[in-house]
Amino acid sequence: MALNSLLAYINNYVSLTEEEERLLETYVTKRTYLKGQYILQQGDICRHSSFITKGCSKMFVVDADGQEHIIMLAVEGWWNSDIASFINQKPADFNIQCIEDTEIVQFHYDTIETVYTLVPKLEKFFRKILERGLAASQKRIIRNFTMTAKDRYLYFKASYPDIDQRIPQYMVASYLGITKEFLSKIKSQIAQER
Amino acid sequence: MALNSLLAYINNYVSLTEEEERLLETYVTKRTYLKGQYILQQGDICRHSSFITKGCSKMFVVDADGQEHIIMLAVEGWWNSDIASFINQKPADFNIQCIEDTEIVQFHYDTIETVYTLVPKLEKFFRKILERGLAASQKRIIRNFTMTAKDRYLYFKASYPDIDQRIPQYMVASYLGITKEFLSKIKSQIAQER
DNA sequence: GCTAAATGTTAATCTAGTTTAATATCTTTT
DNA sequence: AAAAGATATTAAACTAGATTAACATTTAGC
Repeated sequence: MALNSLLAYINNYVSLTEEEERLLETYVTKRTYLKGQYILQQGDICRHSSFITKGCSKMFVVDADGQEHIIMLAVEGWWNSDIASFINQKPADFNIQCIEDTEIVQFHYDTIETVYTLVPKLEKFFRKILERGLAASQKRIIRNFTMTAKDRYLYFKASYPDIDQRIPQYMVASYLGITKEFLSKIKSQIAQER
Repeated sequence: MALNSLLAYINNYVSLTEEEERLLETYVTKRTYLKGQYILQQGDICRHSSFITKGCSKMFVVDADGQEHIIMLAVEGWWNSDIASFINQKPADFNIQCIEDTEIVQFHYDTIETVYTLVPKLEKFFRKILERGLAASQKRIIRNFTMTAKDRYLYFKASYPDIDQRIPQYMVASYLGITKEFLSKIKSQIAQER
């Protein structure tokens, strides 16, 4: 069940007592979305920090030309939120939309500091996953600078084989920062090399 | 003096008591580096999380072709560390080198968890700056996808006018993910537009 | 099972940014 | 103040990836 997978995830980083788990339960809410629904829309204020327990989402911006650019693809065990919007309670730059029917467990902005006070281990937990997130984000910037589109695609496939199967190619292309046509070309190149 | 600027910075995010400040002091060390010296070298394990109190540094990788790619330029009031190396105590992918004579105040990996325990506000502090760091890193990925090199340069100049003045153009180019020749072209284009 | 919509492919043309190489300028050392 | 090293500019040739457009295939709704 949804809450348990969140607890199991948190317990990989810190060890919550039974009591702390009970307390935490009272501060999170479960929500479900259908494929296509938005967890967050550009311009709205991001009120929640959401943990995906089932399904798949994309976080993206729409640029001046109406083109979609995906910064993040998330499946079970990933976090979803426009952090800048969440921490400043300012309108979001990013959209978060479900690619499959999706179930999330969420913390609300208004109570999250209370949760940190009641269960300081959760502040440690978020500190740790933010460290990992920032390290990963920096490495992604470097990959985008140093690797060709083809190598980035191969890296993506190897790193996230599960995500690669579940979402359409044109979203993978957007995540990689290239056009769907060019990804198609890359794929046929790779196929010929065999 | 160095320590005071760190304390002032931390107090922007959390409010330390006199006693907490005293305690913190016993866990940080000051170091100075000359221009050109390395705070961290690729392959070494990152043992410290460093706050710059004076000077300027670059964080970069050297790719297979021997080319340098800068992920981060840091001046007074910025943090420096290869986070992945620091949290996992594994060899660093990144180098951190001083561009000017530089003074830092640093936390050591071996005692930082102790500091968090003694002064939980510091865990909150790091959680907050990591949130900001991750938000900024994600926005940079999007800028790299959506903006032309010229617009990224103008954005950089506007956002970090102080850094722009202090470091050579070829490092700005590397930070922007373009060649120094192309940045030179962009600059002459901009000059002609006036 | 049919139709429409969504997704994917191919190929020609185009362009932002790279590469190479030569020259210029600025900074530091002696 | 000369020489050497570091930094910056310019321009020609080149390439990774974008754009456009036509067509193919797969998926979902009825």
